[in-house]
Amino acid sequence: MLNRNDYTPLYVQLQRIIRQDIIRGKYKEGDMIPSEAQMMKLYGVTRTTIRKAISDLVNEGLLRQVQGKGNFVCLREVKQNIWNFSGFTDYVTKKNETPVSKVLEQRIITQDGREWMKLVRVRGIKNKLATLWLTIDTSLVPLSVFPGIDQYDFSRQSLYSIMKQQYKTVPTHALLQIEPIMGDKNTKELLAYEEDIPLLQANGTVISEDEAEIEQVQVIYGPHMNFKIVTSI
Amino acid sequence: MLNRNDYTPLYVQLQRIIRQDIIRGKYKEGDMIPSEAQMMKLYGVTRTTIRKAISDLVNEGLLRQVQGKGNFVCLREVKQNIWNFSGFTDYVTKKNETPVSKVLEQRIITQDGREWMKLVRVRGIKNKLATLWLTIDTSLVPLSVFPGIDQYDFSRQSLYSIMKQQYKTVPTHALLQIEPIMGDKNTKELLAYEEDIPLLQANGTVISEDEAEIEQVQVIYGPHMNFKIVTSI
DNA sequence: CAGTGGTCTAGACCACCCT
DNA sequence: GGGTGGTCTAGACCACTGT
Repeated sequence: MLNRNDYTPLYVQLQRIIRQDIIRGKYKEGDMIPSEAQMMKLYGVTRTTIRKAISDLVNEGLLRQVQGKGNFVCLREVKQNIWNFSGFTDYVTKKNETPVSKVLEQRIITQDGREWMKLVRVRGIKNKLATLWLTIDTSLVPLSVFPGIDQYDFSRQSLYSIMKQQYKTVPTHALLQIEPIMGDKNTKELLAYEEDIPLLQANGTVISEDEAEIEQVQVIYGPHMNFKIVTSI
Repeated sequence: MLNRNDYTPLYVQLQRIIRQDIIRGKYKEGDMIPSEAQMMKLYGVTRTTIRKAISDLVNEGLLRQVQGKGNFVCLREVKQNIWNFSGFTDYVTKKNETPVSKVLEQRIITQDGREWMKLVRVRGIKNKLATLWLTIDTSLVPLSVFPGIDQYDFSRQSLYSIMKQQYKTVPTHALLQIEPIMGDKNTKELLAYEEDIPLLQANGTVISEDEAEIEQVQVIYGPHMNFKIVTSI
């Protein structure tokens, strides 16, 4: 129970209770914890206080909130923010190679009540003798922001160059999440490798100067990619 | 200004305004942004809404809150969070957790004709009931730059705090390479997981202000780590 | 002292999910 | 429809910081 004479803020006391219940196994991975309304009655505090406690636990990665359903235990994810990340963009140009793209899929889909162009490409570099496929790139581009963008041929022109030239929109930020994955059979064929080795995958959102979401992107980096990061602390 | 007819939540609109002001340089590193009371008048919303907007920006690492003084732009703090360099210890402490380190190996080796302290640690966070192991860190520290550093007990003090306090040397840059790996049996035991899932590994060099190489490091990130990246293109 | 952020109350209406 | 979280209002009192 909460102690109102304690100097410790109520929401901190509440956090400790919830955290301990999770660690002790009262609520297990994927379980729903009591609803905010229930906790209001149970602990005799307002919803604001409950939500402050929960909000911090979400940031810790211990809980996940789902609208209309509830708050759930989520025993993974410790988050880190990273700046100054330079990835594939510079990679090819720095190597003085010719970038190539093969379009695997390009069509309009509806998702979350919005229309998007879905674009799946294999991207790589080419020299006289061979083509080295490096990444599989899946993009969702909102048609509301880029009407008619599905008419372009993205095996010949890059997505960002079209956005810049035809729509005067420039990507300025990206929110990405990196995780290691095992490629499936299809991935192995596209990126031309055989071994059972793990790959890197980045998922995220690309944002323009005026904070519009201009692309949802998933990139699978093949075994020939090196991820170099230069960073200032 | 805020648009009350927009379906976008007011606090999100507010975040965008503040973020843009920071990015565009209206508020610079270390500046105080307008006080919450001022913003209430300025935007005609309650303090709760203001604080929700600010709270998220704090979690993004863009602002820092100081009681009794104000809310300040904080681009430096974000950069400190890069891949644990500059400190796992700082990072974890900020999250109100207790960092723990277990030293697996600490000895002097000779490599490339130089003497190094080799330090292998498992690192994690601890609360009363459980310890969550997050990373396996292997560091090579040149004895020529840090003579006698092998005498310290790194299960009790962090490597960077010793470098800072005893040797007046601060890490400022890192050159890193990220790759996915499969953990071996030993890795699974140390990071306490069972499944055959791929992990992330970072290899690199940490460099001080005067461009001296102060550490060669390899970090294996366990399945509980989740990487979020915020980047400017 | 006045100004700042930190905590908390007691409501309200909405969007979403499931049945 | 009834339950859930998401957003927002209009206050209150406190702790901390400076002058």
